[in-house]
Amino acid sequence: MGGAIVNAMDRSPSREWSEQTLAALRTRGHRDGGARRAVIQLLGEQSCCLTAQEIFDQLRAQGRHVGIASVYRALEQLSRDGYLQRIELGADSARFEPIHPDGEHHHHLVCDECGKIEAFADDELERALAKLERRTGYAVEGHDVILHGACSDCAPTRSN
Amino acid sequence: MGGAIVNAMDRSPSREWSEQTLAALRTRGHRDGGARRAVIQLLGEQSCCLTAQEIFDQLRAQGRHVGIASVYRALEQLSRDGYLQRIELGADSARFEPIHPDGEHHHHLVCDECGKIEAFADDELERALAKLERRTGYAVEGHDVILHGACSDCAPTRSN
DNA sequence: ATACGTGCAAAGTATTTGCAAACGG
DNA sequence: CCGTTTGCAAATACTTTGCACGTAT
Repeated sequence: MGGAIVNAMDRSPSREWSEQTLAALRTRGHRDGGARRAVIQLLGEQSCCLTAQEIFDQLRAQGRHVGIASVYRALEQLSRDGYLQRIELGADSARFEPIHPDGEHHHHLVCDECGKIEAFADDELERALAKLERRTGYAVEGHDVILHGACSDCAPTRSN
Repeated sequence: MGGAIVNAMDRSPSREWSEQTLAALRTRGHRDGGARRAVIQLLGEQSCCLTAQEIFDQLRAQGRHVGIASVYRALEQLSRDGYLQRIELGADSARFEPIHPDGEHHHHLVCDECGKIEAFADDELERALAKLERRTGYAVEGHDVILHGACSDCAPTRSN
C-alpha cells in the first residue's frame, strides 16, 4: 500500500479544533462574542469546506441570529491568523475549513458537471510536495491541490 | 536529479499556442473578431497567468480598443473549450493561462505578503498526481497545485 | 445578407466597510 | 467602563448580461 487513501475521509467531529481555536483566541486577548463562536463551532463539526453563505444559512437555520458580515469577518480573521484555510474551488465563492495543528489535512476533488466536492488524502503526494517545498526558496506555509473532472455519476464514458 | 525543476520557467514566446488556438477556432466555425484575437495573442506572449483586468489594461495600453466584457467573454469561452486554464490564486480575481496541447504545464507559488507569483514544474509531483488520479473514480481532466508562503524577499527569518 | 462578435451600460454576485448599538471582561 | 464584536445597510469589486451595432464570411 503506497499510502494513498481516497475517500477514507475524516468524519472527525473534531470538536477538538473548535475548543483549541476558541482557547487560542481567548489567550490572544480576543473577546468571545456569539457570532465568531458560532462560526468556529459550526466549522469544527464539518467534514469538509463550507462557503460563507453556507455557514450563514446553516447558522440561521439553527436559529442563531448572525449577520453575514460577521461571518465574513470571522472567516477573514481566522484565515489570517492561521486557524482556517481558504480554498478556491472553481468559479464559486471561497470555501473555508479548519487547519489542524497536527498538520493532518486533505485536498479536494471537484466534479465540473454537478459541482460535487470530495476530499482525499495521499501520502505520496504529500511527500512530493514536501520535497519540492524545500527547494523553492520560499517559506512555504501551505499548499492546495485541486483535481477537477467528471465524477462517476457525471462521466459519460465510464464504468457506471 | 529527481526531476524537480523550479524556476526553470518557460519563457516560451509560445506564439505557437496563439496560432493553434486561432486556427482551431476558425475550424470550429468561429469568426475572427478583433477582441478575442487580441486576447489570444496577448496570452500567447505571456510566461504566466493574467487576470481579466490585466489583459484589458495591457490591450488598452497597446492601443487596442477592447471592452472588458469582450475580454471576459473570450476568457470564458476559451476556458470552456479547453484552450485556457482558469486559476484562482488567493483572494484576488481569477487568472488565466494557455493550456499547451502537449500536456506541458506548470503550477504556482504565491507570496502571501507581496503577491508575487512564480511558476514551477516538478516531475515527481506530476507522477504522484497521475497515480492518484487513476484511483479517484473520476475522469480527471486537470489539476491545480498552489504553494503559498513568504518569498525570499518577504520572509523575515531566512537566509536572505 | 446574416449570424456572430463587440462595446457600452446596466445588472448581478460576492465580499468589505462605516457606524452605532450590544456586550464581554 | 472601555474597547471588541456585532448587525445592518451602504459601498466595492469582480463578473455577467441585454442590447444595438459592426463586421467577417
